[in-house]
Amino acid sequence: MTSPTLSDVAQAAGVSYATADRVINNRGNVAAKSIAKVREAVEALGYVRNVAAANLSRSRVYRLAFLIPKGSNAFFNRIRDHIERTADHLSVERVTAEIIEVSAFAVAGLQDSIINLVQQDFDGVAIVGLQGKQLEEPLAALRARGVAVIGLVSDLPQEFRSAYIGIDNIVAGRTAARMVGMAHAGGSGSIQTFVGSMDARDHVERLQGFCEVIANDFPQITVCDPIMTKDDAAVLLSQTRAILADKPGTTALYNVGAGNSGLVRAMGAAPSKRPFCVVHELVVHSRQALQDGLIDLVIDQRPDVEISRAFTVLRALIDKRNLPPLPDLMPTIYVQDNLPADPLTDTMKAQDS
Amino acid sequence: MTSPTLSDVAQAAGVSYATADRVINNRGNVAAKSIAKVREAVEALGYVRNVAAANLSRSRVYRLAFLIPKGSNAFFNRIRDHIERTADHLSVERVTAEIIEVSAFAVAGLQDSIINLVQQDFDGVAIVGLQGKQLEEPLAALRARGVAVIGLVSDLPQEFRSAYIGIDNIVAGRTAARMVGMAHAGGSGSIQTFVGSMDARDHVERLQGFCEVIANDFPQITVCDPIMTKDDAAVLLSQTRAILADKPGTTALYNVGAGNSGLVRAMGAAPSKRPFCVVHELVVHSRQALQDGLIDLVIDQRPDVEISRAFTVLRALIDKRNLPPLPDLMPTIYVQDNLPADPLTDTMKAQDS
DNA sequence: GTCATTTTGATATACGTCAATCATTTTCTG
DNA sequence: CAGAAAATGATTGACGTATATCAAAATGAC
Repeated sequence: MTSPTLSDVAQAAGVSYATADRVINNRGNVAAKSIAKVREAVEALGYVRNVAAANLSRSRVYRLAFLIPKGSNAFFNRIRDHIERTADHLSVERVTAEIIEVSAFAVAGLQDSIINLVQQDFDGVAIVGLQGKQLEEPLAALRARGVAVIGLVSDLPQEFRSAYIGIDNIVAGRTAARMVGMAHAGGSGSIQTFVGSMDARDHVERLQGFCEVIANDFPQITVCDPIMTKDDAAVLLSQTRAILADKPGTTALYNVGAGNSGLVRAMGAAPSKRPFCVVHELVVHSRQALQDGLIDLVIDQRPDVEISRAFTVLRALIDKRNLPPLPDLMPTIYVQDNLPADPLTDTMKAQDS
Repeated sequence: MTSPTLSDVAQAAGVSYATADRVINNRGNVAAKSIAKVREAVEALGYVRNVAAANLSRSRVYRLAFLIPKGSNAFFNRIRDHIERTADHLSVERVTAEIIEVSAFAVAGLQDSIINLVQQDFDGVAIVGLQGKQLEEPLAALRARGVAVIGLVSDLPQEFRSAYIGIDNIVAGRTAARMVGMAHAGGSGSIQTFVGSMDARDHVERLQGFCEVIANDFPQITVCDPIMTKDDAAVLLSQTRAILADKPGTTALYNVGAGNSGLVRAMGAAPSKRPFCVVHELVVHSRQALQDGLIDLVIDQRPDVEISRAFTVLRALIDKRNLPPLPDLMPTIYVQDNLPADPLTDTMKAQDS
């Protein structure tokens, strides 16, 4: 009934507890033969380390850090909120999480932050990453100290992190395109796209996926060149107004990046039959706009799921355990009818998406 | 730095460890004054019970049971698979889950199964429920024995369970309607609906939500009376064929229930411009059909998420802990582009959805 | 004030693992 | 075969809680 202990394993293997322990925690100085015997006994008895006892013994605490871009971006506010809540709840299991703010989209700043990390001894770190050779060395140093490192939302150089938690942005763009295509019901149309910056990898990927699907499966629809917005709501406001006024043939709008409050404001004053609108990330503005019927779809990456997964994965990495079966993170489609009553999106005083 | 132990609390409260323990585990025979002192000390120090130590001490095991309908229904196969995998992974934390099959949609059978449950001492039970006065008494008996009871996918009588984990089916129906409406791009149309049984509460609710939205927001579209299918693929095959042949004005199909392999087969032989198709639950057939472009949308309730949440909630209930912040479960919309590469839906040898 | 009752204190063991120590045995080297 | 090196055994004290026991003190009833 009760599961075997390490003593049972030692006995079954015909070695002492000390030797079994040396094998299990690979402390070295064990003959190959003994290792084999212990491994077999583990198999035979189905021994699994009692994590509760282990954690108790070494009075383990999980010190985690999250590197998140500074600023009032609504999406990252949501992320920060989720981290705090999850950490709060996980305090019972001796998990602490520290949010470290880094300047947004600046490789140099991120590099500094990672270097600082090396001193403090965290057990695991989740980083909203950037691509950049300069990050490789500090990341390697971190991991050399036994710190678990994962990329969050936006990936790090692949070789230098243990996992990436986030969506595939090409898929996100394809999904948006599929929905826009459907909404044309076989008719022709013209889509205006908005992009924050062509330097942001996620933006480029979304646009790429979007164009692929439209070109392949909806050849009667054309995609106009993207308008650059710098994720600035003011730009989106004026540009959207201009399009509504000057390009009445526009059947759909797709904003790949942030700044949706501007787009929504323009929509509020749109003529009766406005274009079909798709944006990313469910935050206060986009949520409200969906409910009010000012936009039609929100493609969301479920930051709540991402955060809870980040905690799970980091802990598993730290314990050197196997990961649970985790289904891929896929972009979620929201319409006004399947909005979650998520307190986090409601209570937020954030400026923008 | 290190968190306070119960001994610290006792000391701070000016009582002995024994008394502090009596308060914490409400063992009785404690003066009101002492209780107050201990409570204050707990507050002041921010004491939280070390779950690892507690579980170790009482060599806690969580014995869980899942009552799932028998049969080869692809959706419940998926559920069963997820339960096994999750249990497997949670074995490290001394969680065991037993799947108990009950005859589908039979209140009497479910009643018997619940009565049997009372004898075996499970710590928690998740039940794919039915409504019925006959269930109330055995459920009450279960809970009287200190067993945590939750409803899964389909609810139990509200007073007799601690939580319900599943989607709101009215919302699911509304979501389907929103998508179908969009796909008409303002044009008129006629939708054929399919229902397994008007006795199944989830089916009725989905249909209700669907009709609401179409009537309110898409008045130019009509919804035909539902065809009864008993979730039988053969019925769906023949009926869909008939509609494709005899009612060319049909612009969309919506199947509220199961049996989609029939619908998909009929679609495979459909004329060039087939109606827009929406079905429920992502399983082998529906997934394949999406990829092949034979149907357009799948509304899914994410059984993987439901199951993992069931485990989380049951354990929290058993430990009498607070629940983590859990966002509502909302129906998920799949198109061919945002399909998860979920091994569970792929490897399944299930017959039907 | 006595006696019964309730409340408190002091203390011990078990839970399974980690980590360390020290003595002893086995294996390797030349 | 001696001596060094490697491997093993035996044992112990944390870690923080649960749970039990027994004695001692405080409280209540009359």
